[in-house]
Amino acid sequence: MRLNDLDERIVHALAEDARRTYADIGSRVGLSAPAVKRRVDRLRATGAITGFTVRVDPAALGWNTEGFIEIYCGRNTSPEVIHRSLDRMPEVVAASTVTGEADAIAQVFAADMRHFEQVLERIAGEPYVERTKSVLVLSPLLRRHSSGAPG
Amino acid sequence: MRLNDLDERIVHALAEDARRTYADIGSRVGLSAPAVKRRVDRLRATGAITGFTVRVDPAALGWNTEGFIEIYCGRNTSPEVIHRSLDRMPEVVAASTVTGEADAIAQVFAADMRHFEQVLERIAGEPYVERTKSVLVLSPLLRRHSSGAPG
DNA sequence: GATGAAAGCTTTCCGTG
DNA sequence: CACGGAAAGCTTTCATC
Repeated sequence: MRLNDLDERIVHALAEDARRTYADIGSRVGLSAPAVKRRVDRLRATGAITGFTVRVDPAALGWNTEGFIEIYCGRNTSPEVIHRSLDRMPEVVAASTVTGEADAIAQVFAADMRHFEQVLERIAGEPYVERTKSVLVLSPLLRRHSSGAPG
Repeated sequence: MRLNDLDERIVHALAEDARRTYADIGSRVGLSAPAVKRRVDRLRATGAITGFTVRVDPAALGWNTEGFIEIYCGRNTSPEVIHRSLDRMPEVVAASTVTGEADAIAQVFAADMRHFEQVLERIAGEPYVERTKSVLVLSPLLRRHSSGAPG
């Protein structure tokens, strides 16, 4: 599905603050509150909007260690197998299969280094994993909540 | 700041759906609507909650190509310089300085491969960048909206 | 897509443990 | 100090144009 300009501006307004009222969004994009609601409902129904969430400071929740774990898999490992395995680990907040040497990359948040190591060992211990390579985050430089249309 | 159990449950409820009403959250955590609002206000004031945002299907916004760009910098490149440079590129949705061979990793969303290449060239053209190495996402396996306390 | 009315939510104030 | 109840003011929602 492709969004039009009005939808994009609504999504942008929600990306900045998902708890804005429909009336507030409407005044920004030039629509009445019910018109905004109908579009948001439609964007949810079509899957363009997948939900609304809170942005938290990871440190405030006790997640002080972040890193990426590159996963090298055995032959014939399907994305589904990787998905099922990582989905069980709450510390893994994002994962993708990728091009290049590694087969997948997982983004991990842990309480501390000891906890990060446990996650690493748990991933390395999965039967389909041949080896891993991990990279720790030193300092987060920016974390945008993607909110616009591509150039 | 450290959150208590009630705060964590409120954050968890908001992570699942940031547009839930205070009364709804209250009924889940056993508090009245005003009590939930007071806690959310405090979590925002202390910086534990940094905002509310919408979750979007990138493809619906026209971002069909995702990748990670590892950045290798010249000597004495400060994180601030990297931050200022990447912050100007809307395609860069997240970036961190990291341990390992590369100095920083940027997560990039682009409309298509051609667009991704343009972003890559723009990053590679920055004066502090010595070389880059990029990895394309084949399929996103999971993307969680971090929502709990560390084990 | 706009409008208007009914239902529901948010926000504030105040009393209580 | 934090919570719950109640009231005023908005927001959401639905029917209608």
